[in-house]
Amino acid sequence: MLESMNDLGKHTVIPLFEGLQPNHFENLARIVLRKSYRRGEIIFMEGDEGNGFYIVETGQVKIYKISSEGKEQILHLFGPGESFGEVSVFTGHGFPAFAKANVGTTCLFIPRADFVEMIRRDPALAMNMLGVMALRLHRFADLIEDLSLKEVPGRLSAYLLYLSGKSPDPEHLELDVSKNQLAALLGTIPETLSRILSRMGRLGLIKSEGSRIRILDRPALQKIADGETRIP
Amino acid sequence: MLESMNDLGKHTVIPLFEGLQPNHFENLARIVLRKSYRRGEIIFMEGDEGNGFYIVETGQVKIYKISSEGKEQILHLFGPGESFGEVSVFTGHGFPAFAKANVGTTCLFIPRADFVEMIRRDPALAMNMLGVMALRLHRFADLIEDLSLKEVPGRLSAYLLYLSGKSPDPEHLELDVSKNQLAALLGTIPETLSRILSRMGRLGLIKSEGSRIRILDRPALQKIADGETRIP
DNA sequence: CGCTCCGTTGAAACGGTTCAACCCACGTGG
DNA sequence: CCACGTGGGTTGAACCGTTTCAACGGAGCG
Repeated sequence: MLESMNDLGKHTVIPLFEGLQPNHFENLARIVLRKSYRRGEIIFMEGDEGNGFYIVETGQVKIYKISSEGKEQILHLFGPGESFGEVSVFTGHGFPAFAKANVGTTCLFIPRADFVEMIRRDPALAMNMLGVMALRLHRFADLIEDLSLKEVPGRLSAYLLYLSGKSPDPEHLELDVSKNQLAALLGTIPETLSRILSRMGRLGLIKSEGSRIRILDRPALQKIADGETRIP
Repeated sequence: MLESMNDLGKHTVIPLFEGLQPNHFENLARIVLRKSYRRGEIIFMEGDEGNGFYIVETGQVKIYKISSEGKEQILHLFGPGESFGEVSVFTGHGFPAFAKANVGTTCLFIPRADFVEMIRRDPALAMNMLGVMALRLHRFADLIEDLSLKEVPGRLSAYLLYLSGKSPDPEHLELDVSKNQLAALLGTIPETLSRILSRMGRLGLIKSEGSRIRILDRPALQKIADGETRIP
């Protein structure tokens, strides 16, 4: 396990552990556990006691809420190097949402007590943790803005531009989730998403080919995302 | 200023500083500044550089986002003892929302650099900060759930029950904000809120008398909040 | 082949917003 | 003292985006 932690530290960017000293990794290596999950497997449920948190090693994890009628709202999608479930380490309230492996996934699990002890000793680790949580709060604030202040075309445009920003080729996007999942991420349903995608295609803003999307008119998308234009 | 910090520490619960030692307060007292704001005055704008954060001493502060058409979504309402703007201390991204004094308000301002230095030295303070931010993330997750998974009657019911939970008399509530503000908090508009309040009144669930609301049928409200019942 | 899952399309229904009018309490100034 | 304007709150009718329900096509797979 020690080697794998070093591997992780060397090859994958883990914001939580950025800039830590080698001896930190040795300490971490002593306490982490590796867990693996099959596609669709639930990692934890809302309300479960949070006795530790996770770091994605490979695969993808979906954090989501679910209504009494079964509609789901995705809060986060996490990939390799990202951590989730940390919140519950510091609140006694249990996990605030569900976590599920979207594909076959392996995670590192860090038990609560050990980690709290590490953090208590080490201000640098605490600072990293504060940075990660601050960033997450920032994202939540943006998500709330999107969900409550924009209509679906606006949210979709914002998401496409966001994807474009972190894609190797900013014009050619590859959706990392199914369109059903994308709908849940945008707080809507597959039918609505489908309609809006085809509308945007008809207007020449994008070209949607399965899970690949080409961006044709970025300025127009930007205006829709900002709520300056409505979609005809 | 030193005395006021000690006052604050002794008489008001500040989650951020809970359980700290007297010498911490002495250090804090050396770096804080007191600022006051008139009713309606803006404390910071979205995007402003965050070179410090605030603790409400007296009054009430509203944290909110605003759409291009002017519709506002309230993210938080903070009263005495609560802190806001801490996120920006750890992200270089500026404030993620607006802050405005809802009434005449005084705040303590803690400059970024000094506080980071304090935290770096003191794991206990860092742990408190992590707890506060974790709690806030938890609340955000709930807010997102409310906004995207529940309809307005559900959100309103949840809010009324929440108020009931922290009211001296659980049956007789006093709204701490105007109904216009409450609408913004629930992610809707005053008209809709007014209609739903009167519907609930007609059904005998509540009795709304200006800013005072009596809860008559808590179980029914609970079912609406949970999405188990729809409102006729 | 028949099954399921995903995505798409159409028509009807719904919840919420928009727009407009109105009431009432309150403060101001003639 | 009353006329007047103002802001918060309420109500009604039309409108709009989204969801719902239903049906269908295609891809993948036993």
